[in-house]
Amino acid sequence: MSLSPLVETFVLHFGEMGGRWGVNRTVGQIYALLFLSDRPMNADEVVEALGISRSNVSMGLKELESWRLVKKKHLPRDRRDYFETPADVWDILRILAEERRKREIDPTLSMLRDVLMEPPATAQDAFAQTRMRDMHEMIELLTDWAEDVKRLSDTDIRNLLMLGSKVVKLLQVKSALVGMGRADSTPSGGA
Amino acid sequence: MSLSPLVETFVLHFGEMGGRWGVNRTVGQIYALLFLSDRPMNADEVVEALGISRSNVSMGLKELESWRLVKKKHLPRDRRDYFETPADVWDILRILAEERRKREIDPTLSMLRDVLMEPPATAQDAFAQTRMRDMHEMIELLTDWAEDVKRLSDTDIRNLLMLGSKVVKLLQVKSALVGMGRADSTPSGGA
DNA sequence: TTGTTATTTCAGTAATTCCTGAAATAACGG
DNA sequence: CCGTTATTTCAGGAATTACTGAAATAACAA
Repeated sequence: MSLSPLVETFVLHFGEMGGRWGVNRTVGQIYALLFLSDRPMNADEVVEALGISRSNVSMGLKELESWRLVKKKHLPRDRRDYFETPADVWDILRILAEERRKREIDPTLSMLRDVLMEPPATAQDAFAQTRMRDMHEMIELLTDWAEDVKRLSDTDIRNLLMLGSKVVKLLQVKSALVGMGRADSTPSGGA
Repeated sequence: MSLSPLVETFVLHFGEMGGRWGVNRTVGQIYALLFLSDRPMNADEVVEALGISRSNVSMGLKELESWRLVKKKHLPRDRRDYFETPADVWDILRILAEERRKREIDPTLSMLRDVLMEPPATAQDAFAQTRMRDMHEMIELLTDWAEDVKRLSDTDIRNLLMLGSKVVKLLQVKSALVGMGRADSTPSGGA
């Protein structure tokens, strides 16, 4: 691995983190490398930078493409494939959220809906279903919210985050002024 | 594995999901089993329910305790350890967020701060640092926000989520009324 | 077509992770 | 103390996952 110490630190760290996020070390490293690069890189450059086999790089890039975390790019007089990551970190977050939703959340929600349809055979099963119902409700709230926030501009998201839980206070004031007991009764909705 | 079909479906699903979340299949299964149980279970009952070795259960429970996702409980005339999960799904979410922050986010932030201190040796390094700075800023915004929201009551969180991005509209109205250009200038703060 | 370069696939192996049974430790009651 | 029961540790083996080199495929130029 022939990288500046700065880049190497970051790349190695993301290699480790990859493991905890369901991708293997080299996939994490490839992603980190491309993220820090100021220009698209081709597969051989990745091989050279990380000291792993050409075939491994090919597989890693393919996986990252399936996550939409890297995109192919072509340079004018060059037949080789070049790769780059989205530049904006908020875009990256959006993409990651969408992909994880598709791969983990949606199948889980669907599985929960299925088992919640079943008539409980025992008291145990009935109890299990109440827990599953709670979980289903929570996940649905979270994903609907995420879907909603996703459409905001970067700056709107930043403002929203910076406000944090102060929003709640604000809502309470609003409810008081308008004279409603609750903050809002219609869940989710357009941007 | 001798479980009702209902529970079995859920347990197997969480076993699979475990892999994507940095814990192994059996740890996911043990957690799922305890989550659905209407009473604390001891290790032998888990062995019986999941058909895995006693030692494996011991290790799995230990890992789940380290995540604070299960707690030991003792029954009156019984020397054995019993285990249960927090009942409230929002608590579970809070705990999960805290633990993942401690294990993944904080070390990443610390590593980013370190490399951002280094004077860049090359133009490449300088560019890499701008990317790292973006990432650092985003992660910090997100974690401060999460820290802030964590302190809210379940119902406040639910209201906040149900509002979704409508909050932004509301803020714009508020800014207009009060005559400020921005929503708020002091990031984070108490509940 | 043929030759050249780029990329992917995949069988075999290396490396890692997971699981088990056996042994050690601990926590009691008598 | 001893005997019993509960739990943990851990070395070794089983299972899984990751990686490589070689061969196949693809994409092009001449």
